[in-house]
This record gives sequence, structure tokens and C-alpha cells, in this order.
Amino acid sequence: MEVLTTEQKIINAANKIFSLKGFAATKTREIAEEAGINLALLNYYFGSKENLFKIVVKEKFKMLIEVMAPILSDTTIPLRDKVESITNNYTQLLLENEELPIFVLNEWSVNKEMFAEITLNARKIAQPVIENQLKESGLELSVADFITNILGLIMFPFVAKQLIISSGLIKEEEFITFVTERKDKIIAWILK
Amino acid sequence: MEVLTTEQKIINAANKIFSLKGFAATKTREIAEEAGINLALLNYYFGSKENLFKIVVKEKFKMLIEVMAPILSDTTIPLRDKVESITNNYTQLLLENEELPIFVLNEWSVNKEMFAEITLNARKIAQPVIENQLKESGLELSVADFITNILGLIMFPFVAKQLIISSGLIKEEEFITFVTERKDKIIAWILK
DNA sequence: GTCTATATTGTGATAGAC
DNA sequence: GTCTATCACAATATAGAC
Repeated sequence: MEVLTTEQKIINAANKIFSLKGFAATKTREIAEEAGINLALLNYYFGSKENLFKIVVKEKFKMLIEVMAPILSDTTIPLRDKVESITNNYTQLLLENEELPIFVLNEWSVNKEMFAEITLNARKIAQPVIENQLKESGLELSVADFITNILGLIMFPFVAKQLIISSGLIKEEEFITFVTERKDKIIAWILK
Repeated sequence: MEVLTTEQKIINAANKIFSLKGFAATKTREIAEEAGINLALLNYYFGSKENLFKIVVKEKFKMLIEVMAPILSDTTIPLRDKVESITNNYTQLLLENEELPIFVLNEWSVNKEMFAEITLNARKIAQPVIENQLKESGLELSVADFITNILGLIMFPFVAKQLIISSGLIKEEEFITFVTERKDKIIAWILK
């Protein structure tokens, strides 16, 4: 039985509510209630709703980046294996955090200023490595297209989940099977 | 010089602000100001912020669906041509409404209840047609994967635009070229 | 560190004159 | 149909006791 600090309880609750509702629709009272703490403590620890939000978003964002960056920039991993492990890792991560991609992408587009400070030197390290590997494997694909296609094929089902389900293309209870079975196919689609 | 009715001015302003900020972050006063009308008129014409939002979202949503549905369900168009015209039409639509996909997909996932009434019999009509054409063309692809892949490959660059740009994968001013050049590639990727 | 109570400002909505 | 003025309350934030 783990004992959480008040600070951690607030972070956990904020994580949940912000992800579910977005920044503007989330009330600090709701976070306090979810965390089982007094509203005043939220401001005592984090100063403001906006500051708490930034912390949560950065954490979520880090989750997304950390799946890709180290794998992509590793020169010893063959391209095929990179696609495979990114696909597997992301699918797993997203199944455990279904609201993660739409939350991050939306808040990013609505709230550009907040993300200005988050920079990606990850890309700078990975780009030449991938460029090389794409050339070697004979795939006529730019790095931008390669990344966009992998992420798009993996993440889009989660981003568009409600659309896919209410259209009846697949049923709610089939969703896990749907994205799980896509994993192997994605590797084939990307690598032709 | 076109003269707009007050009602239309409000719709246009609401379209713009809601798309930019989402439902919760949008203030009715801001819509009124953007429309150049009095705040009270917003409620006079539309009753409530929520009702106005529903109208806007349904309109946006219709834009997205109308691009696909008639093409997909047409039995006389070969699969190859369907992919081509959907790719072209969507890319054009999204270039003119860059915020459209993230807005619709996010509001849909955050605000499921609001969309409950919007049903898709479009899918019911298109599904058997596409299923048949996929089989005939020898592509081992389910309808769900086919739709998900087309939409993902076309829409994801717009959904993840901020991520792609701040990573430095492509520059802001290269974005139009990037998605335009993807059009031809997408046809090849989908049809193997 | 944690609480109660309250200050202060938003913000959606409406009453009622014109 | 359109405006001004205002209500009613929701929500962030803080002061100050314990």
C-alpha cells in the first residue's frame, strides 16, 4: 500500500481530469475533489491552474517522445526493427492511455504559446540516422514522410476512435483487437 | 459586396472562434465582438452557447463526411480513382480549413454526448461496396483498415502540424508543399 | 501544511426600453 | 430586431486561523 504525497495526489488527479476534459473545461475544484484534498492546497503547491496544467502536459508529452527518440537515433538498430519496436511500444502506451494523443495534439494546436519552450533536439539527433537507413534500405521516403506515416498509422485510430466507432466500422469492444492486429500490418505497410 | 444577415454573421464568427479555441475556452462575448453584433443577439437567435456550438460542429462535421460518403458508395468508380479523388478533395479541404480535423476529432472525444444524435448511415451504404472492390483488386485489407489508413495518411499531418513543425521536421512555410506532395504518394502507399 | 471563509473577477443569460 | 443594464452564479485565487 503506497502512500502518496499531497503533491503527487494532485498531479495524478490533474492528469486524469485534464486529459479527459482539456484545460478550459476542467475546474480546479474537480481536481481537488478527485485528489481528495482541499482546493486551497492546489494553489499552495502549484500556484495556479495554468502552472499545474503545464506540468501535466509536459509529462504527457515526454511520454510520447521518449517512446521514439532513443530508438530512432540508435545507429545499431536496423530500420525494420525500429519500425517494429516503435509500433509495439506506441500501441501499448496508447492502449494504456487512450486519450493521450488527442489531448496532446489538441492542446498543442490550441495553446501554441504554452509549448514554445519545449524544443526537440531529439529530431536533430535522429534525422541523419534515419535518412541514412532509409537510403540504404532503398526506400524512397523522406524522413518527414517516414515519421508522419508511422505516427499516423499508429496514432490515428486512437485520435479518431469516436468517429470510427460511431460510424459502426468497428464496435467499441473490438477496438483493442483492431489496433492490436494493425501492429503487424503497419510494419508491412511502411516497409512496402 | 455581399450583405450578411445577423444570424449568418454570428454563425461565421462562431465557426472561427470555436474552431480556434474549442467549446469551453470560447466566450460568447468574443463571438459577438468578432461578429460585430451585440451579445444579447446571440441568445436571441440561438438561445444558448451550447446550441450555437452544436450547429457549428454539425456543419463542420458535414463538411468532413460529404467529401467521402458519395465517392465511397458509388459502385461505378474504380477503387484507384476513389482513393485519388478522396485524397485530392480532403487535402484541398484541409488546406482551406487547417483546424478542422483536430477540432472535430477533439470535440468529439471530449464531448461524446453532443454527437450522440449524429449517426452515420453513410458507412452502411459504403461498406459493402468497398468490401467488394477491395476483394476484386486483390488487396488484403479490411474496410476498417482501408478507411483508417486513407484518413490517417491524409489527416494526420494536419492533426499533428504543430508537432511536426516544432520538431523541425519541416518548416512552417514548407507545410503546403509537404501535404501537396504527399497526395500522389498516398495513392501509391494505399494501393501497394 | 491544511483548513474555512471570502475577495474578485468571468461569463452565460435575460429583462425591458426603444 | 437591436440595444443597455444587470442578474446570478461559477470559478480562480488568496487571507488568515489553526
